[in-house]
Amino acid sequence: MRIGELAERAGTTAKTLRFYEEQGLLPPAERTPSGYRDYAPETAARIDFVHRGQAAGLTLAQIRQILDIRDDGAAPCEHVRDLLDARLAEIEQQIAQLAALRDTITELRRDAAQPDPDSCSADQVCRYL
Amino acid sequence: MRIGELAERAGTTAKTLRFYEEQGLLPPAERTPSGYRDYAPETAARIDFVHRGQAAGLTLAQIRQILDIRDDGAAPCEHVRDLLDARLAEIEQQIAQLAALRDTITELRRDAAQPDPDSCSADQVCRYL
DNA sequence: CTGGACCTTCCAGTGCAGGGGAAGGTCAAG
DNA sequence: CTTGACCTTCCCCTGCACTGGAAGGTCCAG
Repeated sequence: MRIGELAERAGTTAKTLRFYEEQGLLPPAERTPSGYRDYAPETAARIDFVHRGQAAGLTLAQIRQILDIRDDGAAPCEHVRDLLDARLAEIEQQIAQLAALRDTITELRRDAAQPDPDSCSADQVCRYL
Repeated sequence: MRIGELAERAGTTAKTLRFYEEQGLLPPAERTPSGYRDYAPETAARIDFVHRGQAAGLTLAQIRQILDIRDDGAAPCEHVRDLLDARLAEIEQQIAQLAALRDTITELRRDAAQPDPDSCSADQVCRYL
């Protein structure tokens, strides 16, 4: 199977698949005599896994770690759990930061509800910020 | 005042101030005969404004818009309100997306709580993802 | 007059996940 | 035989806000 067909099957682009190979997410593809990449159908499952990892908020580098463990013949379950735990902690923190920012902006916005241009001195640029 | 002193007063670096000038956040600085940038003390207030804008989650490009309005002699209050509203909407959306991702990962993580390496087939890489 | 602290410009890189497009090779249909 | 679709490698670009470093100029104290 050539790269375009695999890309379509996996719901991505040829460009992205070459990028994945370069990043070590896909093993160097077999080549036809003329140099075209030639993929086994199972490769689609690997790309699906990459997509599932992305949907779980993992970076390509993290997904690659999992694939490397699998390619070594081991089960990556434990590492997957650690990554999910770490990602979860990050997300909680991001949510907390965004919530704090939301509160800050909400307050600023409330103060700015009744604009009074004259009370904004030029040297502080805008008194609502 | 030279760039290093201003940077220290404003709690940033000389490098960053040159970058701000390049990005149009600071007007081109006066120069001493030898070519050093020479700042009026009021410049610190402008940098403080940039910091307040960043604390409100605005991008430098957005902060620049506000400064440009102010530099045109107008009061940027209205534009500030619009920017805050837009930022607020973005943040709400980001929080919602992160919350959804958190739920997804929490579920994945729960399934992965009792790892069973043998049930992970190599072709799906990891059955928990 | 020398050393060190400061300044100048310019180029390049960071992280993330690709996308754009050039220049050229290959393959099957008409 | 040519056209068009597909493939190859290559390098640069995106957004965001800086940061690092090289090569050289300036200024002040000792």
